[in-house]
Amino acid sequence: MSYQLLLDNISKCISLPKDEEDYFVSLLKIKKVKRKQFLLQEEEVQKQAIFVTEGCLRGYAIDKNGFEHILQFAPPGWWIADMNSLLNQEPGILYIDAIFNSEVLLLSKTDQDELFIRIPGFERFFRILSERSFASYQYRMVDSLSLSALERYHNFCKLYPSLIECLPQKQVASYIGVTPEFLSAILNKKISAK
Amino acid sequence: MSYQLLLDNISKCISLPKDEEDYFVSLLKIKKVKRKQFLLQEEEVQKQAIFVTEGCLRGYAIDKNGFEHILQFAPPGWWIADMNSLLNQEPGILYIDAIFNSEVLLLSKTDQDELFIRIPGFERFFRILSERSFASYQYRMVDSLSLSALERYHNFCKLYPSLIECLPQKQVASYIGVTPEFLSAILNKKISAK
DNA sequence: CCCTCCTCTTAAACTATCTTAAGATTTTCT
DNA sequence: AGAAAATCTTAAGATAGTTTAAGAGGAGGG
Repeated sequence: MSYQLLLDNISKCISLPKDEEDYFVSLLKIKKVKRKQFLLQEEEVQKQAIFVTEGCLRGYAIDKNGFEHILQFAPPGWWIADMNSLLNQEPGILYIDAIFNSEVLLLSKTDQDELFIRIPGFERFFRILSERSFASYQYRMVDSLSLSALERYHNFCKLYPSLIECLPQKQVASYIGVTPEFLSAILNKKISAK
Repeated sequence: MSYQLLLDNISKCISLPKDEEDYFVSLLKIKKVKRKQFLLQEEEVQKQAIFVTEGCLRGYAIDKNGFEHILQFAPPGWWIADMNSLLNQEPGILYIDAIFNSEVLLLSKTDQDELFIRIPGFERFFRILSERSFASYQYRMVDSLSLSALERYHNFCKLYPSLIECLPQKQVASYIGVTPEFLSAILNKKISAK
């Protein structure tokens, strides 16, 4: 049951015979992750790609003053990883932990490399996945360069309507790159100005 | 001669028989681009992926107040595109133009799709390319969330030592996300403080 | 070669965002 | 349920970065 979401996503890009699907599933490890439990910490090497089936994870960095900066949320159906660490198998800079009790599928780097050789269709699947991630980071970077905090907040609401309801406002502030106090201030100022 | 840089890059990821290489090269169009000439403007659809062989291009957005925000520089050996526009063949938000007189290779979206079917090795090549771009945007986004303007400037110098010498300071300011006046101020303040 | 345009610098006034702090409220853990 | 921890709000004072303006120097185009 846990695999269905991922298999559905894959079948939107490529068609897999049953035996290849079974082989792929055999490479995945199911893992339950409790709220606040880490899947990765700074300086560790990201050994597996992570696919979320239940709950929600987050990826963030901690700056030299100890402040968290959330780079990504990963609700069900999303992949998450310190991509540079995963690709080059070198120490990363991200922390990944669970916001709610969650369930994830893990695909190790070595199994993934093997998968590309045995089933070239996965080469295509992960190409498409990477292209889309790349494209969305490109636009997010433009937003970060050209929009105000309030505009970035509205963007976030449009892009992740389901997340905005269940996330503490503090974490949304961290994602859009402002302090929780400032986000609170601009949101409440807006209402009274209206 | 124009193709050599690209073919060398490709051969670092995959090995291509001569006939496949010839087929690939037959899909490429060479184009000379004069300083300030556009290859893409906002609202246009990105029909081709662009590979730079000489000179330097830049990709940028213009905000509602008319200010430019440079997302990427593309010296020789780099690809550049409004990735979302290229992928989905819908209107984009980026401008792409030449900083110096340049030469580029163009690979159209339709030819690229055809290429993936005829030569699966290119599926791998572009997967790796996208993964790396994705990884570097991830880290750049972390920098943008957690570093000061001066730190982002130093990062830029480390990452693009060759660019820093030939780019007007104004464009570096635009890339790191500050006004040219402010970059000038922090750079000169630093010297006198020392 | 000259003129124009672009770039760099400096400085003062302004604005967005941060810091600190404290109280009120909500959520989590036992 | 009750204690402990995290979150949200508000406000005052501080800082990073912007705006505007003006002058000097450099580079590109005819």
